[in-house]
Amino acid sequence: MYTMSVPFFQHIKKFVSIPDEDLPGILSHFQVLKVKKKQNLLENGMVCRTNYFVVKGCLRMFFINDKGTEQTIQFAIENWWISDYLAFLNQKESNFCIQAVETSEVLAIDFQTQEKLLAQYPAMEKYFRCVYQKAFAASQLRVKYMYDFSKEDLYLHFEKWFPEFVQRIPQYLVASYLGFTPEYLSEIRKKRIS
Amino acid sequence: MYTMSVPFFQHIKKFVSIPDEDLPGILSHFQVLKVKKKQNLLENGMVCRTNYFVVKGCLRMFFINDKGTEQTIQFAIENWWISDYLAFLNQKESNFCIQAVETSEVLAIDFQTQEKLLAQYPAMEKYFRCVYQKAFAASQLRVKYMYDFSKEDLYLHFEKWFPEFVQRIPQYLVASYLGFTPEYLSEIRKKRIS
DNA sequence: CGCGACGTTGATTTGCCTCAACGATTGTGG
DNA sequence: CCACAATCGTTGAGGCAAATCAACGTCGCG
Repeated sequence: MYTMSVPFFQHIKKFVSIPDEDLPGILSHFQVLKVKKKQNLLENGMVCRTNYFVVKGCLRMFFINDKGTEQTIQFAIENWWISDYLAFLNQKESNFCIQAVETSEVLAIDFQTQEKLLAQYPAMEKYFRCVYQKAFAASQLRVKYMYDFSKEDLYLHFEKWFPEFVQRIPQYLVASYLGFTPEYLSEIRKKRIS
Repeated sequence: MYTMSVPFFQHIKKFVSIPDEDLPGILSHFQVLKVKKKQNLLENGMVCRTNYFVVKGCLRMFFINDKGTEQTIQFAIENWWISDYLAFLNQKESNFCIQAVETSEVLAIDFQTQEKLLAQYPAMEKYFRCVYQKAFAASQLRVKYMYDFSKEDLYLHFEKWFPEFVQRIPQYLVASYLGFTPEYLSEIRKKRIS
């Protein structure tokens, strides 16, 4: 329980300086979870009560479109936060599912507890400000890529920047994240080999 | 100068409670700008030094793709913040331009000044945490729409939720924001009338 | 071993883009 | 206040990127 929270503390310290004696108090606000591959942390239609930090493994957030296919809109690997923030902020039902891509270890904090944590530790307020700022920055860049690149370029770019991730994750999930079909991904990979 | 900052104070008070006597001190960190239609606040290739809050009017952020056409990735109307946050956070060159869609009044704060402001007023740390959290939430939803909807549905949805905005803004900018061509937008509108 | 999940391949279809030309509207200087 | 240009919106023909659908190979796992 304590050793597995080390990556979280390191992540906090990348953004704010915080006395070591505060760390246990901070950690006490979280729940440690082990989730098995394919297990869901958030179900479509349920109130999104929880914000998750991935200590080890990989989660994804997806929804199911009218045609019944899953559309992944976000992955979270080590040191990333994930939640449906619109539903989380308003404590409303979510249209998304959050699912473990691999068996994972996560820290979970529900909305009210997070509010308490932030009120109690101003440094955590700053930490989350930095985390969300970075997340939004990444999101801006992503939207740019979606507009700038063809689907083929999207994949080549993704493969170039996250080669280990492409190994780790089944191809149909990569396709789902980049917004195209597994069949087309197959075609792209065939081209790239020759 | 003072009266035009009222909307900003109101916006702050929607997220945090803050004593009125702090407001002048906070405001002193900002520069008040009037920008004319089509005037640029950030130029492609320049270091992104500034974060902008729109008091009145409308800004947009765009880039120019390989084919030389402008791709709008964000609008900011009254009470929205806008910047290229990746470039802003790292104080690096931006690939974007920020331009006034309408003649506008904005509050501007550069990176170092914002850091000072946040250090001095913990309430502002919370304020920006909320602002970025909301921005990221909106961005998640936007990515969902981009995956979920056809271009036609994107427009109909946009028109339904922001009818006044569609009136206010030239159509080719709406098309550029939604990721398709003015010609295709024309086709969509023709269909909708019949 | 046999089943289900995953990846590949090819034929066909389609949503949307490209390009070019033409109205409509706006704004601006004489 | 008008003339002219520039900007913006529309229309249509043709083309391409990527989806759809169906079938088949392959691998891991119970």
